[in-house]
Amino acid sequence: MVRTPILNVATVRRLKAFAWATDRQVERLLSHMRLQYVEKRTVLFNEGVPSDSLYLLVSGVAKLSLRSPDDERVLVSLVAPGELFGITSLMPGMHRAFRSEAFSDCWVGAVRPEVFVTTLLDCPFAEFSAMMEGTVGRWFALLYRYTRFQSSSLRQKLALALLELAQKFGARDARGTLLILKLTHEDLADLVGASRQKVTEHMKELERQQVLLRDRRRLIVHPDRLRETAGLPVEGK
Amino acid sequence: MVRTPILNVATVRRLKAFAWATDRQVERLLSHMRLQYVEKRTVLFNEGVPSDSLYLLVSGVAKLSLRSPDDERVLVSLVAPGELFGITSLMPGMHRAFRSEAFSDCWVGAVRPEVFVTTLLDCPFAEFSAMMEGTVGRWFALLYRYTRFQSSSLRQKLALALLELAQKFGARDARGTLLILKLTHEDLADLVGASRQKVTEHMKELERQQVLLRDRRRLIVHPDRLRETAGLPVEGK
DNA sequence: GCTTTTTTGTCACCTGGGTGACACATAAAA
DNA sequence: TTTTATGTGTCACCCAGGTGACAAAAAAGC
Repeated sequence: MVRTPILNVATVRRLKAFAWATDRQVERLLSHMRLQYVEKRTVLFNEGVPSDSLYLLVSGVAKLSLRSPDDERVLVSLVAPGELFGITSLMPGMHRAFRSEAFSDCWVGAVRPEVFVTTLLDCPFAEFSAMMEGTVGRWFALLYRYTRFQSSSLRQKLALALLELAQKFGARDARGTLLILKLTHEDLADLVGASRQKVTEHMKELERQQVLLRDRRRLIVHPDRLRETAGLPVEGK
Repeated sequence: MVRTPILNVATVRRLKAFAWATDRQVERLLSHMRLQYVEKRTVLFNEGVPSDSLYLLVSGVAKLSLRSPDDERVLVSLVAPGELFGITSLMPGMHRAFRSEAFSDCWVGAVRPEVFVTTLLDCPFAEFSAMMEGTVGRWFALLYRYTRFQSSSLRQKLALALLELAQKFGARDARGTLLILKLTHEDLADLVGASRQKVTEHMKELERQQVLLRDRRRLIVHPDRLRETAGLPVEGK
């Protein structure tokens, strides 16, 4: 049978979690934490669902993963005891970026992000949350792109990179989305970690397939078609 | 000649920066911001140096990059006007993860992170900073690993992944660092985005080279030698 | 113990993408 | 305009790593 672990300040200290918080703060936080047992292979949350809880891994090993276009599983990270996970819940309205499941039998503590923030930091959740989004939100998006890169072909990586560029540097245009920067194939190659020559080949091919076109040295891309070649779900905006 | 741009609340709003902040807050922040012109190709900060400023890109395009073991440049991201960058300065004592340079001529605003936090969020910098580290610090480390993956061979990726695991799940042992989890080659393969077979081959090879050894189904790794095979600087602890 | 399932080790073969080389096009400099 | 530098397009060739297949070894069930 499974013994429920004791979760008190001493345990938290041993786990080296919340190292910066005072005993009093930790105590308050613990009083709001629901402890749950998660059996190996059980999914705690899936990618894409709204995120309303923040988790502390108390014991066992958790796993964060991602399903790639060709249905492979990318193992993004293994979570060790004492780590916080599910931090998308700290950003307003953000959905889970990864799936989380128990890699071994686990004990997990869950708190509402509002409680977490207001207990450990004395400032309103909404403000903190907006601040997080404004500062680290973009870095999170980067991580997301890189994890997707993992299981993609060069063509897909290019599409992914161009999509990101379109979001950042795109201007609406009669023919699609115009990228307002002069990029050489070499720049693109550095961005996706490939050779210049292959980038040239794939760019030509993408032009042929009408996914993008070139006006002088400016690119005009078609986001929906890029999505498709990148293997992302094409959202019917 | 270069015209100095006017940086006021209206400009900031147009850039869609600090969208969540009030006019009053933005005004105070701007009064502490030093505006500087950065010519194309100029390095604003290098990877590894202490980070004491937070930047707002006002105009132009900035570039974040990384030098890989074999001296290639990995282009991590292009920064668009309105974006904040140099956010390692928000975590205590953290050094720059990437190099930043002007991709085109830029105007950049710099603030001290303490001013940024205390102005936009009314809470002490030290607390906010500790909170950031405790929550997103690990995700930042992940991003760092993935950017390194970009230009690495499978062997290097494996070494990098095992190093991370050693940090999280390692226990000192007479023969090295013992990983306290049972990992199959397939798990490792998912972690580095490779096939199971090749992982088996490389693991055998790493055993032969005494970088790691196996006791039953537990791994014992030698961090320094892993560092070496990963192409990271071996720190003389 | 024995049986079944899961991992590991090792093939032979295929392919996506790296490399070097070089002609052509386009921009910038003079 | 001519010159020089910087990008682009396209080869032929090579290699790291993917794929499928199968036997041996370990674990897990029974």
